[in-house]
Amino acid sequence: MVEAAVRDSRRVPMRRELLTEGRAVPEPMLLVSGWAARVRILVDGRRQFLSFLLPGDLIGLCRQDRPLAVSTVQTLTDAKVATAPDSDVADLHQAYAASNALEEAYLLAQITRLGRLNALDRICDLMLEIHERLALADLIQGRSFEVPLTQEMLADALGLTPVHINRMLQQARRDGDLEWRGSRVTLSDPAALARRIGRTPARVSADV
Amino acid sequence: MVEAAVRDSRRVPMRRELLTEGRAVPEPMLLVSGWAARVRILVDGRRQFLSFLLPGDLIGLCRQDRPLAVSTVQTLTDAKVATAPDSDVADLHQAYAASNALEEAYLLAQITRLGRLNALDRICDLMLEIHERLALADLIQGRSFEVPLTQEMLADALGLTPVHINRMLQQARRDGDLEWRGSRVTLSDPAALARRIGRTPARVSADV
DNA sequence: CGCCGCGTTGAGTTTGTTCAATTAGTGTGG
DNA sequence: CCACACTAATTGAACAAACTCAACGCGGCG
Repeated sequence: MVEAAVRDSRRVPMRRELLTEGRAVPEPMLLVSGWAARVRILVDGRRQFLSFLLPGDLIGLCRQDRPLAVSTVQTLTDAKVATAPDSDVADLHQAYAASNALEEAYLLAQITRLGRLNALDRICDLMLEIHERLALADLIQGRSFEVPLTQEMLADALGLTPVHINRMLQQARRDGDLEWRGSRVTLSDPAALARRIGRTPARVSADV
Repeated sequence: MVEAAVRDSRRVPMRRELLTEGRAVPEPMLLVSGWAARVRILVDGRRQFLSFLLPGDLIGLCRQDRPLAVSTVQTLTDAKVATAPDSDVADLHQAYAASNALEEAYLLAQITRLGRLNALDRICDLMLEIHERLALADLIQGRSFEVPLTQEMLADALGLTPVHINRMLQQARRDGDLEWRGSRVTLSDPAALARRIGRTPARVSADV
C-alpha cells in the first residue's frame, strides 16, 4: 500500500502551499521526501512556524466530514508528496492514530519550548527533536543530519529574531554542543545535551 | 446520552490529576463543570500550561489502542467529570472529531501567542479566546465572565512571570481593554480588541 | 491576633530586539 | 572568467522588554 503510494508520488517545488488555512482540506497526503512546515501568518506579516513536517509525516489527517484546514502547510524544500493510503484499506488505523498522537506531542513540545526555554535551549531542544524524528525515519548519517533551514526560518519556528538566532548558534558552537555547516547539523553528544537541558523524548504508546 | 453522562458525573476537587503524562489513558472523560488544564512540568520545576479545559470540553480523546497520555491534565478548580459517552452509541463521531479539531486549533493559537505576541497582547489574545470558548458554552454574563485563574497560573500559561503579568494587567486596565475584579473578567469591547491585536477566531468546519 | 496566599511595587539586571552596515556564498549573463 | 545581483550570514551599538529579588499590602481564616 505504502509502497504504491510512494511510487505514485508527485513532485512539489519549494515554497508551495499544500494546505491553506481556512480552506477545505483535500485528501490526506504523505510527505515522501523533503521538508514542509505548518505556518501561521499574522496580519502585520509576522510569521510563526507551528511545526515541521519531515519525510514520512502525514499531512491533513482529519476525521471530520467537512474539515477546514486549521493551518497553512507549505513546502520548505522541493518535495515529493503522495496521496495517503486509505486507512480502511490496510491496517493503517493504528499507524494513523499513533502518527496523530505524535504530532500532538510535538505541538505540546513546541509550546513548552516557546513558553519556558531561553533562546539557546530552544535551539538545542528543537535540534534534538529533529534529530530524534529523523532517526525514526532513518535519515541520520553518523552523528549528523541534513536540516534545510535558514536562520530566518529557525527564528520563525522559535519565536526569535534571525539576528539573535545567529548569535546563539555561535554560542552553541563555542559551547561545543553543535556544528552547523551549510545545511548539515552535527550534535556532538545528543544524549548528554538532552540531559543537560532536561529534555525527555516523546512517547505516545506503550508498544513503542 | 450526554444528559445521562452529566447526571452520572462525579466530583473532583481542585488540583487533582485527571491524566498523568506517560501513564496509560483511561476512558475518555467529559468536563461537566469547573476548569482544568493540560500542564507540563520541567525537571527544574518550571511549569507550562499547554491549554485550558473548560466546561463541555473532552479529556483524553484518542483513537489509539494502548495510548499514553502526552500531557498531564489537572483540575484548577473543583470540578465535575463524567465518562464520555461512547462515540459509537450515538452520532457523536462528528462531534468528537470537531472537538478534536478545535482543540488542535487552540494549541496552534497558543503557539503563535507564545512565539509572536508581546506580553500585553498575549494576555488580551488569551482572554479573547476564553471569551469565545465560554460563549460557545453559554457561560458569558453580559460582557463579563468567570476566570478562576491566579496571576501565577496566567503566567504559566503565557510563558511569563507573575510579576510581569501583574504589571501588564494594570496596563490593560489603564488602556480600558479589560477589567479584572476577583475572578470576574470584563472585556470592554471584545470585537474592537480582537481587531486591534489582529486576532481571528478559530474555525474548524464549514458547517459552523 | 497572626498566618498565609495572592497581589502589588521598586530598583537593578538580563535577555532579546532593532537598525544599519558589512561579509560571504551562489548563480547568471556577458 | 569576471561583473553583477541576490540571498543568507555576520557584526556592532543602542534600545526595549521581560526577569529577578526583595519588600510590602491586604483579605480571609483558623
